Amino acid sequence: PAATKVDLDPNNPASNWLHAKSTRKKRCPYTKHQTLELEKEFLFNMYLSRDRRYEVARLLNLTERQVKIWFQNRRMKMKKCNKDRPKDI
Amino acid sequence: VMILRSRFLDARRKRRNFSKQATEILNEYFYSHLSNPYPSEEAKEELAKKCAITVSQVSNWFGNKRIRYKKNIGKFQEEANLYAAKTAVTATQ
DNA sequence: GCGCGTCGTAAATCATAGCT
DNA sequence: CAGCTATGATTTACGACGCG
Repeated sequence: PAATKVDLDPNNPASNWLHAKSTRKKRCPYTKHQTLELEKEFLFNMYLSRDRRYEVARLLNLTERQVKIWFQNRRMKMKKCNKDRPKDI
Repeated sequence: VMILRSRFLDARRKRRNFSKQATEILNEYFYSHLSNPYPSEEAKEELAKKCAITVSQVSNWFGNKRIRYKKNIGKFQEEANLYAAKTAVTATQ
C-alpha cells in the first residue's frame, strides 16, 4: 500500500500558486492625516463622486486611483465587520 | 459610541494564538493541498467549525501561511514532512 | 468598450503573545 | 525580566469578473 497521496508534485512542493505581477506597486502605508481625512469622507458618504474623488486626492496628495481603491477596501472592511459582528452597539 | 465600537473592533488585535488542535487541523489541510492551498468557501466554513474559529480567521491563517511558506520553504520543510507522514498514516488506515 | 462595483487575494506592516 | 520572533490581524494594491 504505497498510495500515500501527499497531493501532486513530489520534490518541489508547490509554487504553481504564484501570483505577484512584477509591476505591482509596493504597499505604502498612509499617514494618520490621510487616513483620518479618508475616514471622515467615508462617514459623509460611502461612495465618492468623480469630482469629490478628485478633490480628496488633491487634498491628501494621493492619486484618484488610490482614493478609489481606498473606498473600495473600506467598504469591504465594513461588510466584513458586519459579518463577524451582526449585533450592533 | 462610535469610539467604543472602534475600540471593541481594535480589540481583535489583542488576540490569542489558536489552539494546538486548531493549528493541527489547518496545517493538515494546508500540507495535504500543497499544490493548491486555496480552500473553497465551503471548505473554509468546515475548517472554521472544526477549529472553533471564524471563517475570516481561517482566511487570515491561509493567507499568512501561503506567503510565509513561499517566502521560506526550507524553514517549513520539517513541518511539511511531519504532516505528509501524518496524512499518509491516516490514508493507510 | 469603459468605468466603477465586488470578491479574493498578495505582500507588507502592525501589534502583541509567548518563548528563550 | 528584557529582547526577540512567531503569529494573528489589518492595510495597500491588483486581477478577475459583473453590471449599467
